[in-house]
This record gives sequence, C-alpha cells and structure tokens, in this order.
Amino acid sequence: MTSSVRELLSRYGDVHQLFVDIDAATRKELESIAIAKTLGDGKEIGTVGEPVHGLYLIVEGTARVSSLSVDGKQFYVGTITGGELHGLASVMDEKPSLHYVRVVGAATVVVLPAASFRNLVYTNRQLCEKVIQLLCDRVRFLSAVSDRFALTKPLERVAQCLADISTGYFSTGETTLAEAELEINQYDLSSMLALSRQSVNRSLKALEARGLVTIGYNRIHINRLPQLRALGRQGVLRMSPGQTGEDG
Amino acid sequence: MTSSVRELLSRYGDVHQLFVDIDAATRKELESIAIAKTLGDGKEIGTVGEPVHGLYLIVEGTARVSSLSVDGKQFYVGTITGGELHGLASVMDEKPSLHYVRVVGAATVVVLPAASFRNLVYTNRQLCEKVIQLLCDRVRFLSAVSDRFALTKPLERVAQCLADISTGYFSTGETTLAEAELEINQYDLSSMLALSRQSVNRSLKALEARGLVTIGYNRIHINRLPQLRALGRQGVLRMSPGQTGEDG
DNA sequence: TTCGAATTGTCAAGATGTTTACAATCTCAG
DNA sequence: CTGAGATTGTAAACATCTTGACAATTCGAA
Repeated sequence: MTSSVRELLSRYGDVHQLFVDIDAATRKELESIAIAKTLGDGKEIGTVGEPVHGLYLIVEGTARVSSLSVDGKQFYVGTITGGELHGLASVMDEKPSLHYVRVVGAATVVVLPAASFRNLVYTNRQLCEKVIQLLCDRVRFLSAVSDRFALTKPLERVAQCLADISTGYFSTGETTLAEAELEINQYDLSSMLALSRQSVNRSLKALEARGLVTIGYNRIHINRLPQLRALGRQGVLRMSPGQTGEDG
Repeated sequence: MTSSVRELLSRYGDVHQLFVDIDAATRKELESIAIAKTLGDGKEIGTVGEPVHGLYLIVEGTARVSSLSVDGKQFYVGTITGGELHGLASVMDEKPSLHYVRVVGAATVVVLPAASFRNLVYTNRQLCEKVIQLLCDRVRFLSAVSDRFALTKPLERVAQCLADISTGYFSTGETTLAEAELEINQYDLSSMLALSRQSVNRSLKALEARGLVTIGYNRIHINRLPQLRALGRQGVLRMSPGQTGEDG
C-alpha cells in the first residue's frame, strides 16, 4: 500500500505545488501518512456540511465540484483533475466541506488523513509555508470569482470566467499561455455564471465572432487568452484593424 | 511608541482573534514588532496591485474596503472597524493587495510589519495556527460571497447580503443574535450586490413590509436575522399567520 | 432655524435577460 | 451504420432590471 503511494507520488508528485521544492525527509513523512485509493464513478469525496476525511490529491481522473444553491439545486463550481487538491481548508480548520466533490468516471487519489496531515504541517516549517501559500492562493482565487460577478454584462462575465478556467482554476495562475482547450459544456458554464444557457451561448457566439474562442461539442477552445482576460477587465475590447476573425 | 502599542493592544487586544488565547511570550513578541499609528481621513492602507506594508489591525475608527471593477469604477466590499484586520493574505504570500482600503474619518491602527510578522508566524506554532485559521475563515467567507451571486433574485441577494454583514463580515461568524444595526447606505449596498440602487430599494421595501428589517437613513436595522438568512437560503420565505409587520 | 447636500422613495421608458419551444448537430453505444 | 440521448443554435414572448428623472426626506452646517 505504502509502496504504491510512493510510486504514485513520485510519478505525479511534482504535479502539485505541495510537493515541489520540499526536502526528501518531508516528502517521506508525507508518504508515510498517505493512503492511495482508487475511486469509482460517482464516489463523493466531499459533501457540503459534512467533515472531510482528509486532504485529497487527485492523481488520475477527474472530480466534479459543485455547490448548493437555493431550493437545493446544485451549481457547477469547477472540475479538479490530476495534480489538484480538495479539502485543504476543511482539513486545516476542521470544519465541514464547502463543496460537493464527486468522482467522474474513475479516479486514483492519494488521501492525507486530516489529523496526521495537520500534525505534519505544524511540525514542519516547509510544509507549513506551503499550506499557508496554498490558502492565500485560494483567497485570491475566490476574491477573483466574486469580483467577476461585478461584471454585469454577460459577455464580460463569460470572458472572465473562461480566462480564469484556462489559467487553472485551483492553481496559482501564473500561466502566460495564449491558448487553452476547456472541457466544459455551456450548461455548466451557465450554472457557474448565474446566467441562462441561452445567454451564455449568445456571449460565446459573440466571442467566437471576434476570434477569441472556438466553440466545440462539450469543449471550448481559447484562441487568445490575453485578449479574453482583457475583455473581462477593461469592458469592451476594441479590435485594432487587421486582427479580425482569423481563427483556425 | 512601543509602550503605546502595548497599551493599545492590551486595551483592545482581545477584540481580535489573533490575540485571543495566546501566551504572554507570544504576545510580547507581537508587541515588540508592532507599530502604532494614527491615520487621517482618506489615508490608504491598501491599494490594489501594490504590496502592503504590513498587517493592519484597526484599533479605533473605520476603514472602507473597495475593489476595482470594469472601467475603473470602484465597488464597495465592506467596512472594517475596531478589532478587524487587513492584509493577512498579502503579508503571508508577499503579493499585492486585493483591495483598496481607505480610512474614513480617522483611525488608530497597529501595524505588524510584513517581514517581521512572517518570521514570527513561522517560528511560533500558536501564531501559525492562528494565521492558518484566519486564512481558512477568509476562504469560507469568500466562498459564501460567491455563492450569494448564485441567488439571481434581488430580494434573496439583498437578504443574504444583509445577513452576512450582520453576522460580521470579516469574522468567523458564529453569532446567534437576532437583531443588528448596520451602518450602510443603499448605494453601497447596491454596489456590493451588482444591482441598481433602485432595485435594492425595492427589495429592502419588500423586506421591511415583512417586518424583517427597518430602513433608516444611512442605516438598516435587522429585526429578524434568522429569517433573513433563511430567505437567502431557501428562496421564498412563507410567513406563518400572525407574524406580519409588527416592526418598531 | 434655515439652507443645501446627501440619501431615500417612486415612476415610466427602454434595455436586457429568462423562459419556452423547437430545430440542428454531435457523440456513442449497439 | 443507425438511432437515441445529449448538447448546441435560435427565435419570440415575457419578465424584470436598469436608466433617467424628479420628489420627499434626513442630517449637518451655517
């Protein structure tokens, strides 16, 4: 079991920030408390209002994150995939999970049991710094999400949201890539933006007309991430003559 | 100077969670790096995009927190007053401030310089636990803010927002009070809800008609916090016969 | 007390998003 | 290859929010 964990962590370890630039001893400690699991489709690794068992690191596969809204409807928050975490805040403050997190298809995860992980964090400065850094990242990300709702026009909201997703939803977001391929359908997008699917479609069409994105089936290709982000930030993007609709 | 800090912290120290339940030694360490300042009206203690000087603890007075939106307009985020902090995430991750924070009137603050504070945090387990706890609180709070925007109907959004403010915007929020007095005008409220002032007014009137709030000049009195919160959570609140409009 | 700026209360017109409905397209299992 | 289900594309009717305009109220300063 433990050997399997080590194998998994060494194979995918550097994918997550938590394991980057830590010394061998710390890594060994993490490995010693970690438990590898294979989870089937639909398995919930987090339920709103209930405590989490530990910090989940998705190694392979994906998990869908959603939140509860009025009248019990769930709305889409995001998808975590290989190298991403769930449950850090809940593990550290011992309070209930903020989201529903459900495995889609199947997933291989590494679980760091809550109590053991907390102990490690508070006795290992490296890890402690990592955790604080990750929580700060989360604060900044969530701050950006609320700011997005100040964008009252659907077009800007959609643009900003796509840009955020492209940059990496649960990561620090220092990417400078110009393109990205998002696996998301328009319904999910609408539910995370508090817009109707039709409005999202309209906005997407407008973005496509400007050559910023290309709409696919269950996917959206981002052609010009910087411009997309600028659209969200600065309101209406005025195209300079000559960069009109040369999308591939 | 330092004596003034100690005096201030001992007078208001327990107001903030950061100073609750810490031993004398830790407190002394905090006091030794702290700097007391009196800031005049309009003084900015945080500017979006610029690094923060340190962790600010408001001792007396208030500071207005706002954020930048499209086309440079600022929108209201909240007000921090006695016993509340600004700049924790920025101090810990050494990244720019997330908000504009401007003193209103005048304020007495205690500043914990960024580098010294970080050092202290990483060498003092008690403080470290506090900081992680506070960051988790922030994550939960911001999570609630984004969730609020999933409430598409103005009435629910307004209700939820008022409830959040009443519970204490920058605190953990375990209050069980039924009433509260909010010093906020309808314009600020509209800007934090991404609604027009007129819509907010309409919703407030509706809430007042149900006896949940009482509208004042630059203030809103919360008569029934639990019901207000329930309204946000459960959609439409159906009144049981007999509890109609007996507001003061 | 009085004046003036700020805030709140309302209303009609216009803009915009949602709803409802249905067609077109895509994907995947059989 | 085919058919069913899921997803995307569109349009009209409807609901609702915003805008703009102005009156009423409140509070503080003169």
